[in-house]
Amino acid sequence: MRIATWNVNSIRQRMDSLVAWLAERKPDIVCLQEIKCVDDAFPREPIEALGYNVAVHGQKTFNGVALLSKLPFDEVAPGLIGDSSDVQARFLEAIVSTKTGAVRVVSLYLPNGNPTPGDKYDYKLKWMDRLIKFSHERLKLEEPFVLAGDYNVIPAAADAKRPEAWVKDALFLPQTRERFRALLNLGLTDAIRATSDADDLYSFWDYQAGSWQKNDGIRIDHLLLSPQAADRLTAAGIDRHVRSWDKPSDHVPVWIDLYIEGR
DNA sequence: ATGGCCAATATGATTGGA
Repeated sequence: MRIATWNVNSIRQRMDSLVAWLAERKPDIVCLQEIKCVDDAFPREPIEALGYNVAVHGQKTFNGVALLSKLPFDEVAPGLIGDSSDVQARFLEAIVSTKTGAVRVVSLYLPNGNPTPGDKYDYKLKWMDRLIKFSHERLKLEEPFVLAGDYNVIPAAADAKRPEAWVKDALFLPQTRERFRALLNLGLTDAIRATSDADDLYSFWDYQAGSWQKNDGIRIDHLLLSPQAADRLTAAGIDRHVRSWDKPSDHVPVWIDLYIEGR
């Protein structure tokens, strides 16, 4: 079973690329972020025509996440626990059934948090605390569980071409990285780091300053795996070539393969 | 060394991203 995550930076601007990439990579499940549209404006039909079920948690103009799955959804639940007043569409959880049991998947778009200090950074840290609580609860279920998305977290210096440029940024501040480590310490596995020690694995290049041409990237899109998912991990990769396509997103897809009987 | 972009929005200049 192949599961991927991609911050598309507007689904309506990225449909041609998404369709081309789905045909090439053939993922079973896709976690999308920054769809930037309400549910009714999401272009379901062309995606459903490719054999995917579609679940959307949209929002006007900003944020918005979605899940695509070749297997039908047993359950779909929008929103992260811990703050019923939070109206930002950044979290969508679903369960699909395989012949050998359920797989739980989350598409998440963690807040950017800049500028720091300030309200936005406070919101990011609280959101991460909520995510830690949620993950702790879900890990008790001892099932294959994939927490995928745009984390807006550079986990370590090796995950940036120029780490010195990020030391005061919300993506790399110690409090941000501490919380990411707290997630890992619950027992989650960073799939890309579990399969490679390379120091040039990036998933985002800014549109500005010729970042792509200079390979001035950062790794901020992650798939974190429960032990029951990590045990089944056979491969992981980053489709960096997609960044050179026409009208690219500033993020590229990241994917994993899990050995699941019959998938 | 510095700045350089892109998307959405009652489309003109702002907000947000990272």
